[in-house]
This record gives sequence, C-alpha cells and structure tokens, in this order.
Amino acid sequence: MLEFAILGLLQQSPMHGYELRKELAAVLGGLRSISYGSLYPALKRLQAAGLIASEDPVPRALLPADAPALTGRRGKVVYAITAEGKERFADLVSQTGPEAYDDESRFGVHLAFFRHTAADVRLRILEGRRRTVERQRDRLMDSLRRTQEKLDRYTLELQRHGLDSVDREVRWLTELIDSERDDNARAEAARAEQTPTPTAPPNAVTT
Amino acid sequence: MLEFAILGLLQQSPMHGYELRKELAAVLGGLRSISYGSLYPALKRLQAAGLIASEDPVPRALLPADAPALTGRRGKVVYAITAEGKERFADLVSQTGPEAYDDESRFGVHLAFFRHTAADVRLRILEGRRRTVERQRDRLMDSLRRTQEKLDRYTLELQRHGLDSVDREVRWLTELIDSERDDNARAEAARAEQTPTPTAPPNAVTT
DNA sequence: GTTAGCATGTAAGGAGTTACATGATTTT
DNA sequence: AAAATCATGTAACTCCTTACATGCTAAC
Repeated sequence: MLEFAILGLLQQSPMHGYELRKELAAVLGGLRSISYGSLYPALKRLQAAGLIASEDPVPRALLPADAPALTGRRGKVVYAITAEGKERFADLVSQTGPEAYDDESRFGVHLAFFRHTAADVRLRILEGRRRTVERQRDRLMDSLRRTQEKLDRYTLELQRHGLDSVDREVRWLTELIDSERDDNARAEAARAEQTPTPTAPPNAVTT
Repeated sequence: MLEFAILGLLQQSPMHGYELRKELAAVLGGLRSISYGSLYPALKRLQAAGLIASEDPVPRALLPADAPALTGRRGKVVYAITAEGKERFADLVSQTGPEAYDDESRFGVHLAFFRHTAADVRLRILEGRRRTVERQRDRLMDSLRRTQEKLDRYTLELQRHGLDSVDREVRWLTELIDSERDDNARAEAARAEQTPTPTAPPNAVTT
C-alpha cells in the first residue's frame, strides 16, 4: 500500500524520500505520516524490483573540481518511476477487488489516484466501498438495537457517533457515485454524437 | 491494546476465546473483529504472565465415567481475570498519556471501559483526544487552503469529507467533556453538602 | 562555529493477519 | 450421517514503528 502510494506520487514527478513523506501525509488523509523506517526500505525494495530508479544525485562534473571528497557522500537521492513501474502502477490502479476498498486507508489511496483510473474501475471501487461501509452500518445498528440497555453511557455514545460517521460516509459515497454516473452518461452522449452507432460499450467487462 | 481489551472484558465476567472475539468486535466499534491468530496467543501470553487464569474446563468428576477418553480433548477454555490482572488493568485504565488517545482504536478501548475509570482520568483522556483531533483538523484545513487549486476533484472530496469528520468528532468530544464536567460539578456539590468544608479536591494531581 | 532543520539509513521489534489444521457440538 | 457452526490452536508472514546513528546545509 505504501509502495502503491509511492508509485502514484512518482507518477506525477520525481522526488526524494523526505519530500515523498510530506506528500504521502497529504494523500493518506493528512492525519498520520509514514515513518522513515518504512519509507526508505520501501524505496530500496522498489528500486531492487526495477520499478523506480534513483537519478544520479548531483552530476560530479557540475561540481567544482575541489568538491569535498565525494567518497561516502550522502546527498539527496531523487527517485523517478520507470516504465515497468508505470506498468505495475496501472495494474494496481485497476484492482477492483476487496483489497481496494475494504481497508479505509487503501481505499483512500485508490481515491487519491482516481485521475489515473478508468471510469468503470472508479465506479466499481466506489460501489464496493459503499457496500463495505453499509455492512458496517448495519452491524452497528443491529448491535445498538440489541444491546442498547446493557451498555453504559460511554459505549453507547461511542457507537452512536460511529453510526453517525458511517452513515455520513455512505451518503458521501452515494453523492460521488451519482456524479460519477452523470459524468459517464455525459461522456457517452458526447461519444454518440461523434460516432453515430456506438453499439459496443468501450470498456466491456469480461468477469 | 488487544490485551488491554481482553482484561477489560474479563473484568465483567469470565469468558472463553470465541465469546471474547464477539464482545471485542462490539468494543472495537463493531467494524472489524480480531482474528483468532491474534486472540489465542494473546490469551496464552496473559495466562503466562499470571494476569488471567483458565478455569478447569469441565471437572472430570462431573462427567460420566465412560466419557470419551479425555486425553487430548480440547473443549471450551474459560478464562477469568486474576487479582494481578485487575491491578494491571487498573494501571492501564489510568494511563492518561498520548498512548490513550493518539491512536483512534486505543482511545475507543479506553472509552469503552470508562465505567472503570476515575472521573479526572476520564476528563484528561477526552481532552487529550480533542487536542489530537483538533491538530488533525488544523493540518487538514491548512493543506486544503494551500493546495486547493492543485488537487483534482477526488482528492479534494476526500479531504473535504475528512475535514467534516474530524470537525464532527471535535464537537462530539466537546459535548462529552461538557457533560462530564457537569457531572463532576454536581458530584462535588453533593459531597460539599455532606461534608461542610471540602477545601482539598478529592483527586489532587501531583504531576 | 554552533544550533536547527534537512536528509538518509539500519536493527529490532510490535501488533496484527492469513492460511492451515484439528476437534466438538448442534442442526437438518 | 452430513453439514453447519462452535471452538481452539500454530507457523509464517506483512507492514509498520521506535530508537538509533550519521551526515549535509543554512541561519544566527
């Protein structure tokens, strides 16, 4: 998931680790940031797998001849995504299974890279997320209805607030889904005007 | 944190693992449950530490004499909290440091056991949580204000929804804190009526 | 010239999950 | 007697954190 997010960020522009960490925090909801103990090993792994490449830090030729003994120097290491990395990212981005929406932060990362995601995939991820959250809501409502009396004030408040949150998330997702469908319909209509007989949809699903 | 939750549940009544898992799901917000791969090793650890004890499953004497060869039998194992376990739980319950509120699910567990928590500790945990969430809110507002233009619709929506959520959580916490303060004041007043000169507060803090 | 912040990295470990394996009890 | 569900357990692994260690660069 971290590796997915890194690939996604490097898709937009090359960056070094320290910079990535800040961008990552924004992508992951601004709440918590990733630690360096996770980040740098992840970069190493991605590089070993050939999905990203470190650009030569500072070309030696450009430094003054008497530059302070480059041996052992540790400057900024700027990473860029490779062709294979782009392929891998495209694969990850088109995952529509439970791994894309069951986990909250995984879903967040997918959403953050929706601009790189096909319209039909976007829709299925949003719908999957909505199903997941609806199930949570139903379980919570059930549990509240059954155990309302036995719970103390605090647990009750916790569950009420949790229910309120999932409820709002469902409504939010519904809005996103609806506007997504509108967009698709509009795009479809525009295509229909250009090419008179669009019998086969452009992104037919085989599953 | 899992161990904390187990101790808290066993505080209320002895239970076996399978049962604990269900109760745990309720305590942890009803969203996701703990897996057995976590639960049973945790029970083993707690037992090894002497914090819980397994009650003799089914007293052999009570079984019919021809019971099917108890060797290797694996029946329900009911665990109960020990005196040391209660002590440890009391320690954990009175933790008011960042570990009690920085992590969302840790805070949830603390809240779930507020009925076993002293009034002043409750208040400090709630206030700590509010500070944490307020910081998240401020960071999100900042990031939204600064990068509003550069973000695509989806990231923007994600951040807007996130901001809305933390905002509501702050308000919820404020309500809890206010009613907690009211309760404390009322209790104080009641005490004052019984004992005429209550100059020293009952739970003076030394830190 | 020394403090503060930028930048990279490693080792150890925490806290859980998945997948697997087994057996007991209840329902159909 | 077969199927479902209750119940316990282990091994391998994932993914991340904390704590530590190092060095570069700008500001005061």
